[in-house]
Amino acid sequence: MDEVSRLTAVLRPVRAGNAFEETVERLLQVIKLGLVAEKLPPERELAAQLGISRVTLREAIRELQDAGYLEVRRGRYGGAFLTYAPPRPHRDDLRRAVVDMGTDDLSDALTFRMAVECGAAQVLATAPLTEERREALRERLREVNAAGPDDYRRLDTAFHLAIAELTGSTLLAGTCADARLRVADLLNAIPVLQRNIEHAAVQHQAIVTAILAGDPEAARRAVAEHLEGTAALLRGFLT
Amino acid sequence: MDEVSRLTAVLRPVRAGNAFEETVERLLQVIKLGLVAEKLPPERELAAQLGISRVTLREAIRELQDAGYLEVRRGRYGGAFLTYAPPRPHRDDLRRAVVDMGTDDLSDALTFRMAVECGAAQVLATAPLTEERREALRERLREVNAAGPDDYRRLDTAFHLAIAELTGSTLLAGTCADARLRVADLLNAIPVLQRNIEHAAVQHQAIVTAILAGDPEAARRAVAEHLEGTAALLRGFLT
DNA sequence: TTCTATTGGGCTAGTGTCAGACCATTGACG
DNA sequence: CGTCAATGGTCTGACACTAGCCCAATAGAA
Repeated sequence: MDEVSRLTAVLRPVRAGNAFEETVERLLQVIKLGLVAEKLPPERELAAQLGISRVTLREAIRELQDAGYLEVRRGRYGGAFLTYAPPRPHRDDLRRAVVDMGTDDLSDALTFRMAVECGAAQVLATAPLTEERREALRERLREVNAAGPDDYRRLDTAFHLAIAELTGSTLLAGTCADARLRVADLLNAIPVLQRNIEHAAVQHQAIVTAILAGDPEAARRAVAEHLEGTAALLRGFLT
Repeated sequence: MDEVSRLTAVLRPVRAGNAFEETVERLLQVIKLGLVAEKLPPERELAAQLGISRVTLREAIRELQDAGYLEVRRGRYGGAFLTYAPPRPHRDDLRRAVVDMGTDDLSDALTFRMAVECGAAQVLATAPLTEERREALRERLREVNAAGPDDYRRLDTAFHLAIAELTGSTLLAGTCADARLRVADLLNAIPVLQRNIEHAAVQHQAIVTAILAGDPEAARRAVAEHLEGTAALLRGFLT
């Protein structure tokens, strides 16, 4: 590997796009993942969290409003309300989503997610956990297991992100969220079958058990197996 | 975990700072890690790679020039030449570096690095590798082992980044580079002792062996042990 | 010596983004 | 029924950033 090759990873763009585009992307993913239930936080608050000005945020919200994801109401108790219900996946949606993303990007995103989520689980299993955190993890697991078909995706995401967040590393949590967001469209296009939910439940249990037992090897393996399921399914569309 | 808590990871700032600051930071880290040997790429090329305008890049270079890291020469065969030699770490440099960074940030960065580098190694061990890539990995290992005290840090970094890059995931490579950059100052402040180099060499060998053998468990464990060494040392300063 | 390709140096017009202030609307509550 | 606090809507002046262009310097080649 020559010097040039070593530099490609570190001399990459310092910013992905302009603030407006990035904001639209982020909000869209938050909405599609169902991480926000009813309405977005007030503009002033949200702009502060995203580190952008209200003007830019408003442009992004306007875009999403035009696209039919949001309905904005004025006055007290107003706000940007969600008018988006995740569509029932149709037969060809998945193939289309995969094609839209592109072979290289998909492969990249799946590899990224595998590495980051396995790493998070391993770290969490290594760290000493307070009873409070152990209980939080169990609680997330219970919620996924109790989820109906409509809530499943949302709570599954919450479960996986919780693993990263419980490590206490903001960087790691953000990276896991990012990895998950990159495959959000694809996951949404996969039909949620009862059989899959049951299979996932077993794997989720294995992950939690390994983490609570403080066994990083088992935690890593359990997450890898779990993610490999959907990864293999998606890779199947890469002809 | 309530809705607010779930959102903190995903509703984080869309950009870290302004383009100028981020560029200075990036270039500084590239320089300190010794990833660029003699001079930076031409301004036009570098600006394109970093996704910024030449004006902004030039401001950043100017800053580094004033700080004594670069010497800029005009004309053909000119450019921004490095005038920086990593200082011999002094007794209190490490303590100061740790204090400068702050307890929470250090802990965050170490956790982050542990997760992504272990994840990368695991993924690489799982993937089928061409002979070319296997050889590239061996070559990086040979280079570290052959390094003198002055080159050691640089080639050690190159070795670790190579693991991520060989996975073929741009996202993962970038994230590992980022993780490494965050602890660069600290690593530079640790004296390079012959004993440590020998110990690291054994661990590096174990990592490569596990990856080439296609054993993700062993790869993960080897990287974890390796990183835990410096992590424990640094955490020791967190009184 | 003269020429020339490559590189940094500098300028300008236009667009993106920001902070902060003020206005308009709304629904709950007294 | 009026008040008021919370929220979206709008404006302005300032600064950051960009693309593109041309100039200036330099070292090697002819």
